[in-house]
Parts: sequence; structure tokens; C-alpha cells
Amino acid sequence: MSDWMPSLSALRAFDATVRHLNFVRAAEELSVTPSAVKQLVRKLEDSLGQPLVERDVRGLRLTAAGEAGARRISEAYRIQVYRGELCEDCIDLS
Amino acid sequence: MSDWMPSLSALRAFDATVRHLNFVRAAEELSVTPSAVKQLVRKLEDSLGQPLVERDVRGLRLTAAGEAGARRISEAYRIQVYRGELCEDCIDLS
DNA sequence: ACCTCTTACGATTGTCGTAATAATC
DNA sequence: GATTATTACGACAATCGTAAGAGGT
Repeated sequence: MSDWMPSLSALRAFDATVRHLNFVRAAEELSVTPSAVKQLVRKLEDSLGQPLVERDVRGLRLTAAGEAGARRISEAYRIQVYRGELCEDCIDLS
Repeated sequence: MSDWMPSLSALRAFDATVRHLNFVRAAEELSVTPSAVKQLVRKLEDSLGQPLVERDVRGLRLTAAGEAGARRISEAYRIQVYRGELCEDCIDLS
């Protein structure tokens, strides 16, 4: 809830959700189920105490907090590191 | 142990270990037990396939991979974000 | 002896898929 | 009615503390 440390999986799930505004496609990108993505985003929301995404006429839309979160998470956590080149570029120490 | 995604806790544990070269003090900084720190660092090592820290005459010392890892993890993951101002600066979206 | 590292074990929590339901087109 | 969002539930994995043992000074 509030002492939960956001995992990289959760940040990545939110990041994919922001880019697709669609849980199904976000899940496809991450090779998990839409349920998994939804649940991680919900944990993020719970830990923040406010919703980040809402249902909209055309799928999903970001709340104000979601907009701020998308910017700050992208900047602060450097989520882009995790868009493909994680292991090759950052973890492999050879 | 190679499909394990390093958690922020694990990266933070390694970061604290690098700075203190001492599991007890690293654990104090993170308000956990030395055992918890040690186990997270070991998971990191397992996922990398090589040791990062070794016992030394005066406590701990970094291996070559550990030196490289300390630099890259600090750079790539921006661990410094988690040295205190995590919630205030990065998570709080108010 | 003391201090630190290290590990086995168990409890708690987190992650994620399945399956069923609700909402929207 | 088809697609997507949402939730309950259960299996499995990760996290972490306790307690005990190993290593060094």
C-alpha cells in the first residue's frame, strides 16, 4: 500500500500503459497478460493514493496525476533504459 | 537465475554495500538486516553469473565486475534517486 | 571473545495467469 | 456480440527476519 516500493515491473507496466493507453497492447509489448499490467498499475495508484489512468470513450486516458507521473517516472527512473537494451547495455558487465 | 529482473531493493542494497563495504552498516542505512542485504546482493551476483563483492582482510572489497557494476548501476539506474528523496521528489505527484 | 559474513528455514508479501464479470462500442 | 477493462482467486516467486554457523583479528 504505502510502504510498497514500486518495482521495475510496475514502472515498466505503467510506462507501456501510458504509451499505448490500452492494457491489451501494453501487455502484448511486455509479454504478459492485461490482468498483470492492470494490477501493477493499480498497485502504483494505491501507493500514490490517487488514480493514474481512467476509462475513456476511446479506451484509456491519463489523469492529471497520471500525466505528471508519466513525465516524472520517465525522467526520474529512466524507464527508457528498460525498453529493450536492459541486459545488453546495463546489466552485462563483461 | 537469469530471468530474474533486478528489483530496486536489490540495486539499492548493492549501492549501499558499495559505499560502505560493510553489510552491517549498509543494512543500518536501509533499515533492514545484514542478511537481507547480503541475500539481495547474492541474487544480483547470481543473475550476473559472477561475484561482485568479496571478503577482504578489512571487511569487503569489490571485484572487477563489482567495480564495473557499481559504475554502471549508478549511471544506468540512477540509484542516487533513491538516496533519500525518492518519495518527495519522484513519487509524490501532488 | 568479538565482530562480520554467510546460509538454512519459515513467514510474509509481491507477481502474474486463469477465469469470470462488467463496461463500451 | 466482440473487444477491453476489471476483479477474485490461486500458484509461484521474491523479500526479509531469525537463528545458527563460519571466518577473521
